[in-house]
Amino acid sequence: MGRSSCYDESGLKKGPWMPEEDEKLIAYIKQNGHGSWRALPKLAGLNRCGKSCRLRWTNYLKPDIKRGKFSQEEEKVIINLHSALGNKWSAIASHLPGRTDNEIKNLWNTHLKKKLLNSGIDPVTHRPRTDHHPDLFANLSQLFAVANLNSMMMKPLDNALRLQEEVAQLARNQLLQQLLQATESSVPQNLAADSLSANAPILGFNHAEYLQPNNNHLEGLINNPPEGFQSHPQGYHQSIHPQELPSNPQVVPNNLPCPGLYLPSNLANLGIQQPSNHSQILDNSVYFGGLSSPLINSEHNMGDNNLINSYIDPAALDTIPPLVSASIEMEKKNMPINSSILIDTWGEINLQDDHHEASD
DNA sequence: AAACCCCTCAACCGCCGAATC
DNA sequence: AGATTCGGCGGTTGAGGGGTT
Repeated sequence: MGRSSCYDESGLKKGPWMPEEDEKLIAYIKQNGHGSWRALPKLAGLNRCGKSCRLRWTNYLKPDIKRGKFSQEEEKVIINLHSALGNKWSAIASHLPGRTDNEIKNLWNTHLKKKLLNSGIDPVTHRPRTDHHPDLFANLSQLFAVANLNSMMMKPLDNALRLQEEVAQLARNQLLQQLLQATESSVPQNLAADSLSANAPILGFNHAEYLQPNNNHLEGLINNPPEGFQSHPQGYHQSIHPQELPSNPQVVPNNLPCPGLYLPSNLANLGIQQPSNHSQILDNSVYFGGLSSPLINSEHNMGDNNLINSYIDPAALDTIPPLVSASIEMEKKNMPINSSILIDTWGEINLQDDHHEASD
């Protein structure tokens, strides 16, 4: 037996609020606070149920509510937070001062969802809509978005940081596993093994251990790169000796598109190709190698400006080609789908993103 | 000018978990 | 410990406005 809705109570007014009702509610709350919402309507002289009053106040009348169009930055934040939190509108709203969960929910359902869909991105998973390619980088949009929480959630509080740390840890684990899976699946096993073992002394670590998923060495490598990988403000970039360059000019070792994420050159030899314009591919706010650093080190607190950084510019979504098409084209040509395809497409997103911002 | 369609967004609804009795 | 109350959340609805035919 369910309790009857407050809206069912006979005689209580429903529907749009009249200005006089608003005035009564504002006046009462200003003077007394809302107290018990259930008791409020009677005390305030309103013929409404308490729930209706609460909703009207929190979604419309509260003085600190920011009304009007959402900015590009706010849309970015919403997309990023949604990728990590899902339909937790109140949680998302808590990161957008002056915005209500209802407003954000409406924006999502009316605008952002469509934008993502039109761009070939699944608004639920935030992954490119490549149903049949469990590809390495198909998951990266989600992971990058999660990583972006590092910068976005610095101001909000301890519980947010704890959540962030958990999500970041999960993202790291997934990325590492996917790197390994991609490595193993993209080349013949013996070639992979040969390549890895041949390069092992140069890189200074044991690839047998490297190939174990969830191996702590992987995280250690990300946070403390081996010899040959130089520290860089935005991550790690390998210094490559000429003799290490591959003969195949299309295969460029390392220099992964992600600032902060590096791969040993032998992974590049295994078929991970460098995308064009790799240094611009991803936003600088994306830190994989240093994923935990901004969390721990307050120096990395970049303030609200970092809210602007995200993996997708909503405006660019209006113009970018569907992500899925690249994979389909490659399939038509009987070419293997590898990670660089999606990265290249991401490059387009971000290039257009840059173009968009430049033209603003 | 009218009919139709689409979009937006305020408000409703039902459920859930926490607090209180 | 169980029942009840309350506040909050996410999903859904529908009135109204604007655009198109």
